[in-house]
Amino acid sequence: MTVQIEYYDLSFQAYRKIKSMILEDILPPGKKIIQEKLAEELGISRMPLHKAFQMLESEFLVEHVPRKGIFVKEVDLQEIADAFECRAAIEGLAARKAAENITTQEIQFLYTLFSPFASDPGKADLARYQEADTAFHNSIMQISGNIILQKLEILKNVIVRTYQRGLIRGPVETYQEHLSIIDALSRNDAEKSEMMMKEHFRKSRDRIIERMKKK
Amino acid sequence: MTVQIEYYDLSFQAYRKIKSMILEDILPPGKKIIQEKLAEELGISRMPLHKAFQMLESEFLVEHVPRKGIFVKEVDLQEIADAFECRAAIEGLAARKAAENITTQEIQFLYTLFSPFASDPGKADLARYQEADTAFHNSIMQISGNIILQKLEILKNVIVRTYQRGLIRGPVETYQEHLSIIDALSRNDAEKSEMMMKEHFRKSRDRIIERMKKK
DNA sequence: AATTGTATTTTTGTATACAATATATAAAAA
DNA sequence: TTTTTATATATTGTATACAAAAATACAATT
Repeated sequence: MTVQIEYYDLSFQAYRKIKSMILEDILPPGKKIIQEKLAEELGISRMPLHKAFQMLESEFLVEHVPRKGIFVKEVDLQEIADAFECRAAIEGLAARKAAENITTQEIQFLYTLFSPFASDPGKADLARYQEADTAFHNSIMQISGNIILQKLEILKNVIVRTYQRGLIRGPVETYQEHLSIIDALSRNDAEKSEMMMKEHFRKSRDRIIERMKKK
Repeated sequence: MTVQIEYYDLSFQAYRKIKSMILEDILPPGKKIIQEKLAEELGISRMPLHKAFQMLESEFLVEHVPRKGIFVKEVDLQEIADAFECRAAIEGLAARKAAENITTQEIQFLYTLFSPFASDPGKADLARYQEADTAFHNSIMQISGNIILQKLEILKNVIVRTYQRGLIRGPVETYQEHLSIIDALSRNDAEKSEMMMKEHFRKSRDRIIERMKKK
């Protein structure tokens, strides 16, 4: 067995750093990113940044306007609603495939993710719950066994951004849904797993749509 | 009304050029791309290439191995099968949404795409048929109205690559399927549109799986 | 003949440099 | 004052330059 030494170039390191800066709102939506300044802050030159920004653009986190600059993407409710619709389709598929392959260890792991919130979902630390949520969905993508699903990074960020803005349903509503999905997975019920996962996203999407109508 | 002058930086132009070179097999799978050489061929420096390669990587067309180089992605049948599975989900959604929004002009346009092949699909020019196929699927993504679907570039290339390698079902089989989907769309039958689109991809996927078993 | 070690050449990854364009500021005209 | 024009400054996009790593060629050793 060989131990793989992972090497990351500066572009990739910059990508991860900037991504977290965006998701933590250190770089707020709409803000123009001045490359020179950011490069200096990160202690690198502007060259590796170019590639990093391209990665972020393909994940819809920044927007490149030629000759104007790079801007942190605004949170557009319509776009988020559409992203949820896509995720419903994609993760519905993931859940279906996962139901066919899942092992007892994996089921156990999924339960573990949410066990800290079992006693009183209403009192859950939102940041931790969001982490669990992200891990839950990523895991199901992994378990699905579909290579492409595992690599589809694009849509994930949207969720995180909605979370931060309190745009979305909290633990009180979703805790039980998560458990029900795990339950369906553990019974290898592909149909039901898919259906529940889709419903899970559909509900969140409806919530966004409501918000849009109010304003 | 202002006329928008579109500006494309060299990265983007290089991206398009290299993409077509890969899809036309001028850069064959597995080949290492020597940046210096390619830059010279394109008459630009290596800098804009970096960003271009990043775009191509996020579309699964090239692979970047740190400190080794950029390689044209090998055609991996499992990956292609998985991509088809994803497309079934995504375009199924697109078809459903499209069925709700489609206009008579759009329906007309879709029919026009395939009319050149009506008399005898068996005699169709494969390259032209593939173009029509691509346009068909892209159009449905557009018509769906979902912003994210419209921008999801990632999975499309996989199809083109399978076409070239004769990996996939030809006009004789698919011509009628396309017409049936348009028919369902024109009747605004969302359920049926989705179902038929999914079936369309499922059949192609099954064909790939068969190939895999043979070898 | 196969393997190891070393020198040479390529090639990559990043920094710096420079030209083109956009933005901001100040001066002139309405 | 407001608007327009001219000038200065800042920022982007690309080319060139250079250092570090990898590939290659080839000699020395087993």
